[in-house]
Amino acid sequence: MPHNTTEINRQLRKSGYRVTPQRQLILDAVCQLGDHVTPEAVYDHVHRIAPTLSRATVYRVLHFLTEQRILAMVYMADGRLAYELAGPEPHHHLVCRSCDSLLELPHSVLRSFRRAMDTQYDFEIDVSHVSFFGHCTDCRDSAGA
Amino acid sequence: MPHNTTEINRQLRKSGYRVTPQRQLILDAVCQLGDHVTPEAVYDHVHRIAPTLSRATVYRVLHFLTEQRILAMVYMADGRLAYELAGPEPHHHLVCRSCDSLLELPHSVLRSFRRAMDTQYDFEIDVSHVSFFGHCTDCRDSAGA
DNA sequence: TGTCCTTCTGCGAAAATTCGCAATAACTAA
DNA sequence: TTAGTTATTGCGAATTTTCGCAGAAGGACA
Repeated sequence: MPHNTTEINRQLRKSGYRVTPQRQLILDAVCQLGDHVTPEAVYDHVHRIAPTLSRATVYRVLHFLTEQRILAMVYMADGRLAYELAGPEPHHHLVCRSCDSLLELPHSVLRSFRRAMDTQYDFEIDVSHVSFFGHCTDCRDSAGA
Repeated sequence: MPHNTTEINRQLRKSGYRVTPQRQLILDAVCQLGDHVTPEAVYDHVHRIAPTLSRATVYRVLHFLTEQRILAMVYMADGRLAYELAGPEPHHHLVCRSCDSLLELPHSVLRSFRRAMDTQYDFEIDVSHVSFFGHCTDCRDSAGA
């Protein structure tokens, strides 16, 4: 999934942040590595290109880009955190605890739920990304209990 | 929130697991410490009573009791993991990213959503506990963006 | 283009979490 | 009650993630 670098850079500068080679490398890495990328995978990838880029920077930049809504956090079945590019339209995941497969959900499935929380609890759900855990078609029968 | 020790112990033994003092101490600690307890808080608590009980055991037992559906994992606003006693009726949380407050949701709010995922995607959502992040009444106005 | 201000990075140490293995101790069955 | 089986613990090391601070460098402005 490609990203509009020029647009993102402009957005960052406008907010008073800086565009650094490290941030660009890390963002590129997440895009190239795919759908649910772990910090360690990002580090391995960028470290080959820029050997002095430190682990701390990887973690900091991933957090930072998430705050800027350029990336989104994804919880994996094992409870660990991964990241992916946050598209213009949010989407969500059904994560199978048995086979670790990811099923993408369109944002629309959460719309009415979100509206309900808004009116009933006056709580505004951040829907940049939500993961639900459970069992997929293939695993739900075999997984007893 | 108290727990029915006898019943839990019987359930564990029936499944071939053992009831150890460590497991009982850690379960007691989660109950006494309240709604969203971090591993570190559990360790501090049990360490006063049983100084040799190790951190590794705390983590392992928390995982174990979660697998047994005796505890439930709770994601905090900062992305860290906490635990709480899993009651007979699941409940869910609205977590405010600004003030870290927790709002409890009855299980019923997810019922129709769950049914929809089941029929539309043949995916069975595990609803022992779900956290939604966003902004509560008090914070949603002050938090710009 | 050069200077200045402040954000970012890199480093090393600290903290949090997981792992492997040998020793301990819970439970089962006699 | 005792002995045997094997799940569980504790320890220390490894791994993952965060922190604090001094130095590097992005970008605004002249």
